[in-house]
Amino acid sequence: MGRSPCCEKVALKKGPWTPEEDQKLLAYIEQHGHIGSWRALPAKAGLQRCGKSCRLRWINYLRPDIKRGKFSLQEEQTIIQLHALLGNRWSAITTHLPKRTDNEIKNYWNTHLKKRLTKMGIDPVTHKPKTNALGSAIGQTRDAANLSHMAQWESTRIEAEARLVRESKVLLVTNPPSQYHHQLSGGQIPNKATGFVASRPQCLEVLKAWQGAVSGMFGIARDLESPTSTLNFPENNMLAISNLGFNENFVGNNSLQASCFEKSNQIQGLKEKIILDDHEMTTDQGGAIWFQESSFRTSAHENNIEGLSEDDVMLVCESGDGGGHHHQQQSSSSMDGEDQNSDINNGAYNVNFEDNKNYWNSILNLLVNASATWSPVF
DNA sequence: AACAGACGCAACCGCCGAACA
DNA sequence: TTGTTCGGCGGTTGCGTCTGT
Repeated sequence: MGRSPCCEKVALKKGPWTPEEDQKLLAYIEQHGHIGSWRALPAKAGLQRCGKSCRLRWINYLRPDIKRGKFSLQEEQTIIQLHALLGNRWSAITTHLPKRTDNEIKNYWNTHLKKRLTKMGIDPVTHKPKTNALGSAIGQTRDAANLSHMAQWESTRIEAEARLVRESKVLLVTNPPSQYHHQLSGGQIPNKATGFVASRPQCLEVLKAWQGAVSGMFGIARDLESPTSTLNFPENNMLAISNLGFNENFVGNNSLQASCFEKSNQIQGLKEKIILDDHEMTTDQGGAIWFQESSFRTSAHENNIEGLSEDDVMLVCESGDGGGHHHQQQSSSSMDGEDQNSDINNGAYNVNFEDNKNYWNSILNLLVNASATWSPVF
């Protein structure tokens, strides 16, 4: 059974493409497109190449909408920020740099950015400073874990978004824009310039809102961990987000959406309450603001947020210059790491990144800015 | 000028999940 | 349900170019 047998594995050409081959491939795709089967394309186009090779050549080189040449500073920053969030998920990163190919971004990362970060004393894999981590292992572990899960959320969202955009493109092909416009739902954003409609279902908006509110101040619930996650949460005080009834399946269910927004707003309010609660906050010599875990526990209790018991709460990184808030990071004027030990004993988690605050803020701001652009909540 | 090593990038390889029969 | 193919992805390689000695 199964599909009909694959290619005859006849002597297919390998190695660099010649201008003639490029011309053949271009001519064929311009005339017929490539949607259908890359597998069958080479024979039809008169090429002695496998379909995979043709696909790569088209995607990485011949596609007309590719921007080539040096990466701008903005592009570099975007790549670094997204890599911190997504890791080596080049295809996901590429969705934010649509005129660049994943191969190009990957190459640029490996040949330029990785080395640059290393020179700056930042581990290009973890995006953490390469200082001794023993002193603040717990705080950093928590922070890394939180960021990792934020990344997983974001990654999932980007993938879903890319998929929906692809689907939208297909719809756009089959439906002229004037007709398609009538199919818009609340989450879809028409592009005036292109007429293209980016699909952004409300479930993603809510997810974004939820994620922004929750991940900014809590750890991500164990329930929401990706099965592929390699990070573990040994603590028992994780916030059980699933208790709040959030479920991706609520698309189209207005009451559930409203409920979710309500919870999101509740948590946002709680966040502000904590940050404004002066007597619970302290500043260190470097000016970084700290607040005590007990403060949040109390506030969560007082605000009676469903599903948030005192024991459910874990404080994690809350960052971003835009909001004028700093989480409980310890400031240090040196990069040697020796003085950056944790201060867990007094109840505050020390995240050992103050010297790279701007770096991390830029990463988190990327998410915040994205939310501001897309979300009705932020 | 010649050489070696570093660098940059196009292309290939191998794996995985989805689609298909 | 199962076996096979295909498309897509990330990792890696190979080779041409650049740079320093």
